[in-house]
Amino acid sequence: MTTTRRPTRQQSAVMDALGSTRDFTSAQDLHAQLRESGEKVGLATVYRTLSSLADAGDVDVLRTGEGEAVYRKCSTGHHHHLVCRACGRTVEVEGPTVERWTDAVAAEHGFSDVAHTLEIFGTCGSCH
Amino acid sequence: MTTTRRPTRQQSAVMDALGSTRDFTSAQDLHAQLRESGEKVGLATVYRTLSSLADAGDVDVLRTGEGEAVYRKCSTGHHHHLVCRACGRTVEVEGPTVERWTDAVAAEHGFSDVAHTLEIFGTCGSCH
DNA sequence: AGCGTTTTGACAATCATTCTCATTCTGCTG
DNA sequence: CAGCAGAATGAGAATGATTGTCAAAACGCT
Repeated sequence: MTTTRRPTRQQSAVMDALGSTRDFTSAQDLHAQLRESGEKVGLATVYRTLSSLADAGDVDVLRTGEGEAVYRKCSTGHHHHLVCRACGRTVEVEGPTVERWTDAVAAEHGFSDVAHTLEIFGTCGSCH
Repeated sequence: MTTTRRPTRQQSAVMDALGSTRDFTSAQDLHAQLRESGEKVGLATVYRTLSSLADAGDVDVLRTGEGEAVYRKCSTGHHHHLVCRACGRTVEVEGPTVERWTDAVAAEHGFSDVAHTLEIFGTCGSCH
C-alpha cells in the first residue's frame, strides 16, 4: 500500500518550481515554467508528481472557478486560504472557530468522518 | 447588455429535472435523465441553461473532487452544504458563525468584497 | 401571417487530465 | 563494478467535460 517513493531529478524540479511561487499555480503553468527554465520534464510527470504530493498532503490543491486544479506549497497543518481575486495574493488563515462549527453542524445531522473545504476570496488592500 | 431571456420548452424541462432531485447533479447526468424521460434536449442546451441559471443565482454550483460541475436547486439565500460522500444526500446548513468569522478574518488582512465557499463532506448516519 | 432575434441541436473543437507502454533510471545485490 | 527487478519518465493517444459553430427552428410581436 505504501507507495514506494523514489526521488528523481524531475520530481525535485517540480517541487522547486512550486516553492518559488507563493501563489496557486496550475499543472500546465508549472510545466511551462519548467520548460522555460530549461528543465526537461514531461507534462504527465508534472501531473503525477503533483498528485502524489497532494495525496501526501505536502501541497494544497484547490479548484479555480473554471474547474482547473491549482497547487501551492503550504505550511503544514490544516488551514484555509484568503485569496485576492485581482492579484492572486494568498494568505493562509486558520481558525478553530470554523473547525468547531463544521464539526458541530455535521454531528448534529448525524454525519461522521467529516472533512471540509473553505476558501475566502476578496480584493486585497493594494488592489482595492 | 441585459440578456433577454426567452422561455422555452427545453429550459423548463431542465428546470423540472433539476427540481425533481434533491442532490447535486452533473450536466451530463441531467442530460441522460432527460433523454430517458423522453424529453429531447441537446446536451449543449443543458449546459447553456444550467450556466444561465447559475449566473442568475437560481441554482447552486459546486465542483466534485474530480472537477466536474454539479448543480442543485436550492432554497434562496446564502447557505452551505453538508454532503454525504457515500449516498450523496445533501443537507443545507446555515450559520452566522462562519459568515462572521470569514468577514472578520478578511477585514483583518485588509480584504474587501469578500465572498467564500464552504462545503462539508462526511458520511451520514444511514451510510455509516 | 411575416419578421427580426433568440434558441436549439448535432457535431466539431478545446482543454485539462489520465492512460499506455516502450525506454530510461534507481537502489540494491553479489 | 555489473546485473536486475521494479519504479519513473515521456511522447503521444485516449478520455471526458465543457464550449464554440452555424444553419434550422421557435418566439414575441405587429
